[in-house]
Amino acid sequence: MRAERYWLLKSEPSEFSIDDLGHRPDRTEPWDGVRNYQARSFLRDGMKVGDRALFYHSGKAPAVVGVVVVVREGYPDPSAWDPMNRHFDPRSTPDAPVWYMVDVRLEDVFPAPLPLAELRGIPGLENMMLLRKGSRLSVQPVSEKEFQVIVSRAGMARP
DNA sequence: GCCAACGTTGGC
DNA sequence: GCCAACGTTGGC
Repeated sequence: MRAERYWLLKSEPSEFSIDDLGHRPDRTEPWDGVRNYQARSFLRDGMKVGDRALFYHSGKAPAVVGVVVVVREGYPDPSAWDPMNRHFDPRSTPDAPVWYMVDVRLEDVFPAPLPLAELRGIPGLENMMLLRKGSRLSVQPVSEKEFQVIVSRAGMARP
């Protein structure tokens, strides 16, 4: 079994916030609606059960707000074939799915959000994808070091 | 509200 | 295959 990997998942909190995740049964929810091929590949092929991901709120108060753990690996995203869903994409069908999702469970909510502006000043994050100009990818890999630096800065270093 | 960066679309 | 136009993301 390969070592755990680390990721970052972006969400606009008015759409789906870390608080919303905390109120789901078993604090678990499919991470659906991703419609970018690079992000799709990370969801489908990269993320494995046990991997952890930083939960990032985009928008008015951009910040890392907590940690989730992958509890189910990539499987087809059914919201793509629901015409009523705003992420509907007729190119994807149950027989030939285009879009994928994973299930994530909330592991930790940071005592306080760690704002994007603060991340920019933290040593060790100089090469983080999130901080690169023009980086819009909503599912990103994060190095183990970056993950640890962020979690410890958030006041949540774990054994 | 602005705008830079990026991804997608479609004409050629 | 190229590339201009367009729509979206997302920080500021």
